[in-house]
Amino acid sequence: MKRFDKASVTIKDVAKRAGVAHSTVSLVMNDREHVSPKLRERILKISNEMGYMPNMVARSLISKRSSTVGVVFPENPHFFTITYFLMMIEGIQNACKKYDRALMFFSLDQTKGESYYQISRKWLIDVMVIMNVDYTRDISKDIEDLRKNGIAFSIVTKYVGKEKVNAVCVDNFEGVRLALEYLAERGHKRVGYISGHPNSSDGPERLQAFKALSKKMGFDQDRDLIVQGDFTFESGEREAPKLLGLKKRPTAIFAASDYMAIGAMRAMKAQGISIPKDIALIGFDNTLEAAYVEPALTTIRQPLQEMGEKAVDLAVRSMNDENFEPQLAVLKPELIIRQSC
Amino acid sequence: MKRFDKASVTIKDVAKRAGVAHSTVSLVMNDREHVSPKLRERILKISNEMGYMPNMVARSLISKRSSTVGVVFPENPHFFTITYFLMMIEGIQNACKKYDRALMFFSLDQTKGESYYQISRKWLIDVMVIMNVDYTRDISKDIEDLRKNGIAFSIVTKYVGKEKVNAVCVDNFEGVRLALEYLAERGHKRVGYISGHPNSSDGPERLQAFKALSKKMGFDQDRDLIVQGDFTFESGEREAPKLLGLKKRPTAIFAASDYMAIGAMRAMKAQGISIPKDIALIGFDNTLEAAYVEPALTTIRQPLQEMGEKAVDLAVRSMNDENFEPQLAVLKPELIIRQSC
DNA sequence: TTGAAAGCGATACCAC
DNA sequence: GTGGTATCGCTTTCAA
Repeated sequence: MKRFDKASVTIKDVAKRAGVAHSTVSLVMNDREHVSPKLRERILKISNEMGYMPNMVARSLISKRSSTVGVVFPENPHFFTITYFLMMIEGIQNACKKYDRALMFFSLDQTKGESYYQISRKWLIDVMVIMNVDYTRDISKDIEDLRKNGIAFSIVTKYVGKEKVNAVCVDNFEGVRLALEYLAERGHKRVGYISGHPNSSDGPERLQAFKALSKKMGFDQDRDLIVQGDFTFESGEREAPKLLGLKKRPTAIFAASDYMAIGAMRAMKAQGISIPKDIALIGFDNTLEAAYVEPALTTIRQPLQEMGEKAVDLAVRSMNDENFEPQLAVLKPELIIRQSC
Repeated sequence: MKRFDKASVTIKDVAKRAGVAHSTVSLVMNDREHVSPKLRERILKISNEMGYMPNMVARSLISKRSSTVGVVFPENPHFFTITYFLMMIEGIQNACKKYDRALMFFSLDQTKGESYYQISRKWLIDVMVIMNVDYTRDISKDIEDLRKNGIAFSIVTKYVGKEKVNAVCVDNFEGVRLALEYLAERGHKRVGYISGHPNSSDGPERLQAFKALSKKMGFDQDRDLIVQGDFTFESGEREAPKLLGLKKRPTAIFAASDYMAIGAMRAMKAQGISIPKDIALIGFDNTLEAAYVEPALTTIRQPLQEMGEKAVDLAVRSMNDENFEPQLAVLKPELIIRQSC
């Protein structure tokens, strides 16, 4: 079935009607110089009358730039209902508006050998945002391919490889400090910690910060005060009971993500433990759910929207400026006090 | 800056290396007939060795199909954190995987005169999902443009114009019936109703169902038992007090969306009203938040994921089959019993 | 300042 | 079956 056959007004149609070469129309459409103001005016008027719209696909093909931002995320059927990512996407979308680019999403199945670079090639993506890298796989070659071929990209969050790349993350050390200082203020010295996914950048970083700071601040240092989660609700619900069951129970629990904190909350409620009266609870991220649970979750805010927007900003800048040095943008976290602590 | 200069393996490169015409390679890549098995084998092998990847953009240009699904939503900076839409998008994304299409998002600013058809033209979108139509504007011409030019599309939810188009919605009448029957079972006869946005399809439909059914079932019919919200949290928080302040207070509140129900919940808590002991509360949609609030919200589930997936299914079918009659898919709602009622 | 012609990477048609 | 050639709509030299 043929499509667009009648309605498609092309640059040539406009040129014919204006009695000029289509290359001239192209110059006008792209706001370039070397066209007399009078002619420019006339062409603009005609193109409006005819309802001309540039064909982005043709433009992409010739220019090798797609006027899109490609967001690549690891294969996960529930990606779009993980609010953590969505808040970032909100920022990415805002940046897209700013730069007048469309937004494309690609799920990457690394088990099938798909690579970031392949996607950029296949779709001529020139600005890419890479989300939630799985660090059990070595993506350094993939990263190198992107770089070598001049594809601008940013990673959220922090890239743990040694290459210098655009990346955006939150200051985890500062975030943990905010949480622990607040806990200390409230009189807690025995804090249980539910750690994040070990194959991420944030998980180990926050854990390390917790270890260092809780020691420095004179908190109890028992080994079993630290349990291993993976950022998910389920892991919080699973691991919290280990802390609750300790002979000497912690007076507060700090989860490295809100999802885990909410999972822990569920487990605590199941045992009839009252929050924050019996045990205080604090999370990390400030995802949407934190405000909805009861008691509302006290947490460390990651500026997720800003992070998404910044990721696009960095990529666009490195696209426009050959000499732009890839950089890591570290954004400030913030303590959000609600009811759980 | 030139891009892809070295790495780009094209169909011609493969052809040259195989010593055949590039049109032959194209046939092989598209799994078409008229190529001997032996040659096909050889070409496939070479193309793999060379790491050939089809250029989707070039393919789109010539074929006038983009291999994408374009989701168009009304301008809204917070679109991506409204879980109602995201659950649909989850379904759309799953359908994209199924049909091996990439996912594109476009925000439509009708105040700037942007149209659905323009977007499809500009990006050669051949499968479009239109979300959350604003029915204060007449989009019938736009719809007609899409249809005339053979762009396959679906609307979520229900299209209120008279044209026959693909659309997906939930059976609102049945949903309201489920809610009211459940309320009746629990002994309620005096139910306050917070209505949805009047310029949507769901808002008026649910309201009408509520009026008809509550009458039929012998519920109290006072005028002031119905207040006007707009589906948002804020409107629920704003309108609920009007019901709570009635001389003869309702024993249950039915909100036409979960967001409004949760807003109402907030208002009720502020007045020290206990749910469901003092007043029962039931929502509509079953968005993510419904499970997180306390008490967890009893609600009518819309199969949002299925609706998103179905929308793509319908559009793809009407693209592939000229004779496919545009249809309205009405999906079944479901009562989800939690704690609020 | 303007126009003619080449070409981006693919598909499709028509000879052979 | 296979290869040559036109074409999709646009940008970009390069002459005039």
